[in-house]
Amino acid sequence: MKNKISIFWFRRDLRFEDNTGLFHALSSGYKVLPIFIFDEEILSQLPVNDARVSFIYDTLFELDKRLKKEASSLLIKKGNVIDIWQSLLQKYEVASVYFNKDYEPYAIERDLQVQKLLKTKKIKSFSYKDQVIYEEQEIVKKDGKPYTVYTPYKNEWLKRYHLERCVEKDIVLKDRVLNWNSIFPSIETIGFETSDIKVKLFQIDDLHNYHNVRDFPYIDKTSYVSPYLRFGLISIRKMVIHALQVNQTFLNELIWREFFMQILYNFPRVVTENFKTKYNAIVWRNNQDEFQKWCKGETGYPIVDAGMKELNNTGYMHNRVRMIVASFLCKHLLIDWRWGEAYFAQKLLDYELASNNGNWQWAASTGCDAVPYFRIFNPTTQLKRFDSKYDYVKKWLPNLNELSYPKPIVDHKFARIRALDVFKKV
DNA sequence: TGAAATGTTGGGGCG
DNA sequence: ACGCCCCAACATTTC
Repeated sequence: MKNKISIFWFRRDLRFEDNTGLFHALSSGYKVLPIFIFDEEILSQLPVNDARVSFIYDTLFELDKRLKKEASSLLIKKGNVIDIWQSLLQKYEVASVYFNKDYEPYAIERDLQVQKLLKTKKIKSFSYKDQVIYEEQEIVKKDGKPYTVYTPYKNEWLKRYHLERCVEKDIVLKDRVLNWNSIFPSIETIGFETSDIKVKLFQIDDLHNYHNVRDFPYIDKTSYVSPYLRFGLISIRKMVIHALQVNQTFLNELIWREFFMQILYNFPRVVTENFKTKYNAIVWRNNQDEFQKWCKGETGYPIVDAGMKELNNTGYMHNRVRMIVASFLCKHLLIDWRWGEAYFAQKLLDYELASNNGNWQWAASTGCDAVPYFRIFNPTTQLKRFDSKYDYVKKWLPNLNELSYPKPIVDHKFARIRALDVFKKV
């Protein structure tokens, strides 16, 4: 007779501290088997040296190390998620399954399939809100519909938060994880190799001046917290408590994250479509050659080129520069925001569907609460204003001082008028 | 979480 | 002293 266990399924919540689903699993009364599944569907779309897979791998290794102190370990699988669950249920006598919710359309569908399978085997499954403070339709307008404008959403979010306060949950592993041992797989067995591009350590102890420094890419005061939030190494509840104490502007950025998550949840069509359907009529130029130049950072506009070089070399790009390169692609080159979104999705260490999509549609003026179409960034003015001493651009463009720096691939004044024309027409 | 075009004002040079 | 022009600085409107 096998002993009954509970399973906790780690996904994008790679931590022991303040983890809602894990907390409940450990309170289930059964020993808990912690698992992680490398989803073949997702992995198959990534290059073998993907930096995020490396980051996840390293993080799992650390989690496993911690579990080994409790005479336990992390079960790691790779393959089709449903197949893996089927084999798990054959091997173990499972009482209940716990995991934290994911709001992306693909994940919602995948999790539904898993829950269906568990139900046919009469196994209870429990899913929890963990990656946001307010999920799905917790924050809606008086008429019950989701907010599509940021500021009123933020006001309601803050009102709710101050009323409710979100508590953290203390995790106790001892004697509650399954007593077993496994060998941690090498990254090669997962089909990957270690990436040269690394996630930087986050810096959140010095954010009191965030609102004054955040717009200047040469000032290295970025929190670098986004990849940690993306994969759940840090709990959002902890981050919000910290932000409340330290800096309102930083908190606003965390609320933007939740704003776009609820937009994605309530309007999943934004994944492939303009939020504002009237812009479906836009005829993007979609010039392949110009797109390649943008990707490589060869547009002839230093601030655009430096941003793309930073992205290509490090997997990061400063937020101010993200807005500039996005505006340039959509407005100056008139290339479909989906092309830019897909490129960022490949390269960004903090890539997250909801935020990436929301911010690209913002820049392209096709999104909810987007920048008005006639607000077109001037890459020269932006450089003067936010990197007047050329510290940032010089870091990424060593040839900048030479007279041979390439000429802009498109004249600003010309491109601006062309974009206004195209957008005005629809 | 713009930028350019257009309008207004006021000081200084100068006949 | 006065009107006129120029233009910078600022404000408003427009895209």
